[in-house]
Amino acid sequence: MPMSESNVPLSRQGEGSGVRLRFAPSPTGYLHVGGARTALFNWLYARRVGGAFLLRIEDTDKARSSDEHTQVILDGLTWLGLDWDEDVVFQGARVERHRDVADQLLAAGHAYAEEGAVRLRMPQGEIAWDDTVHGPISFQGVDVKDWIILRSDRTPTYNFSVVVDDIDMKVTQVMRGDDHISNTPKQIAVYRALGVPLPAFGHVPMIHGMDGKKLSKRHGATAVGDYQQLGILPAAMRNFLALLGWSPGGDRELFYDIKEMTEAFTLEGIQRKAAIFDTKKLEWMNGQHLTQLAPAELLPIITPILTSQGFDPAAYDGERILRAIQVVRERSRTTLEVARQVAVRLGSGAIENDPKAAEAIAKDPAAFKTATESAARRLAGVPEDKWEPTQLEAELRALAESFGIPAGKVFQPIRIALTGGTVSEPVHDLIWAVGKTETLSRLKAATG
RNA sequence: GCCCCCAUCGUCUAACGGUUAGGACACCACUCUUUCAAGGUGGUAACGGGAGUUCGAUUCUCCCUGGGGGUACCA
Repeated sequence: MPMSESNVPLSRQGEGSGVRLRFAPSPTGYLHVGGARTALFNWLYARRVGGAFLLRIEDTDKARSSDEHTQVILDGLTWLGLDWDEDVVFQGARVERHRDVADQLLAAGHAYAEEGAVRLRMPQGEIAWDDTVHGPISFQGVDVKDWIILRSDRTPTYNFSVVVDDIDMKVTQVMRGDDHISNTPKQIAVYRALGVPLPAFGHVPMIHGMDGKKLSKRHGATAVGDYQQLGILPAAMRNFLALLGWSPGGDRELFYDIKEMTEAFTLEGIQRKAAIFDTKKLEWMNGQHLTQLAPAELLPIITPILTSQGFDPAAYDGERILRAIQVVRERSRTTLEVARQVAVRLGSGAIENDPKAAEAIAKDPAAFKTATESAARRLAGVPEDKWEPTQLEAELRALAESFGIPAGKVFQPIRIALTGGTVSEPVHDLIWAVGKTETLSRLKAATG
C-alpha cells in the first residue's frame, strides 16, 4: 500500500506565500466530522492564500494504528475533495529525531532527567499568543507543571512530537480544535527552549451533538464515511461542514463550487462558539446539491448504489435510467433515496405498498380496482410512439371525464399501483418513466 | 479543586454603539396541485442575569450563572 505518494494539487495557486498548514489526524479507523472540518478549514485557508496544505499521520500509538486506518483517513479527505501537498509525514517514523531534540534540550538545561524520563522546565512568566480565532489568550507558566517530553522508554510524548514535527515541516499556521488550547502553552515552551519562532495558532470550536454534548458514537453517524454511506454528496458535506463554525458574512448559504468557497474563506469568519451538528439541515442541503446536478452527473454516483441493492443497471437502457433520475432527483434528499426511487421506476419486481398506500386502497377498494382497471385498458391503447407525458396526461384526463369523476380519482390509484407509495412526480411523468409494458403489468397486478 | 475558552430564535448564523435584531434549517398555517418529502406566500421563535462606560448598548468592561475543554510516562 503506497502510503507516501504525494497528491498532485488540483488548484495550487503558486508557492509564493510561504504559508504552510497541516492536518494531523491519528489513524483511528475513521475520519470524524470534527476532524474533517478542521481539515477543510486548513485546506481552504491554504488554498485561499496560495500556501501549502500538508498531511501528517500521528501514528505513534502503534496499538491503535494501522495502514488500513490511515487509508480510511486519506480516502475520507479525498472524497471531500481535499488534496494535499508534498509527501504524507508519518510521525511514527520520526521518533529518532524526537529523541535527538529531547536530548538536545536536556543538554542545554531546558529539560531534566527524572527517573529515566525527560521533563521540560516550564518558564515562570506569562505564556501568551494572539490566537487567529480567539484573539489574545494567556496562561501563567506556573499553572503549567513541568511535563514529560520523553518517557522512560525513550518514546516521545504527543505535545513534544507535534512541535518537533511542525518545526521540521516548516508549519507557519497551526489550526486545530479548541481542545488543544490548553496544550498550546506547553508547546510554546518547547519553541522557546529551542529558540524557534512561533507559528500562528488558531483554535476552531468543537462540534456537538443535538443534546449539546460532545459528538460521539452515541449520536449516530459521526464519521465522514457514515455520511457517504447514507447518500450524502461530498459537495454537500463540504458545504455543511464549512458553515458549521464559519460564516462568509451576510446571508450566503449555498456553495456549489469549491472554488467559490475558497474565495469566500477568511479566518475572521470562523466562529468561537461550539456548533451543534444538525442532520436535518445537512439533508436539506444535500437535496439542494442534488437538484443542482445533471442526471448524467448523478448516474455514476447512483449506479454503484443500485448495484449494491441487487439491481443491475447495466441491464437497462442508459436513457431510461437518466430519465428516471431526472424526475426523482428533485424530491430526494439523498442519493440513496434517488437510487431507491429509480429502482422502483425501472424494476420489474412486485410492488410493495407502504402503509399510507395500503390505507388509501383500503378506504375504497372498489374504486381503486375500477380506476386501475380502466386506466390499464385506456393506456393499453396508447401506441409506443405516443407514450410521452403530454399525450398520457390527455388520455387519463379524458378517461376521468368519461367517468364523470375528478382527475385525481384516477391519478392517485395509478400512482399507488406503480410505486406502492402515495408520493411521486406527476403521474403522467411517472408512467412515462416506467414505460408501457411495466405500467400495464403493475396496473394489472394491483387489480389482481 | 485549579487553569483556559465560550454565550443572538429549538439549530446554523447576520449585526462589527443607534435596525421593527436579518437570513437559513426545523416547525405551523395558507396557497399551487392529481399526491408529496417539491414550488410559492406568510407566521411562531433569540440578544442568559446584574453592575458599569456612553447621549445611546446585542455590540465595550467587570461580576455572576450556564456550557465546553484541559489538568497523564494518552493522542
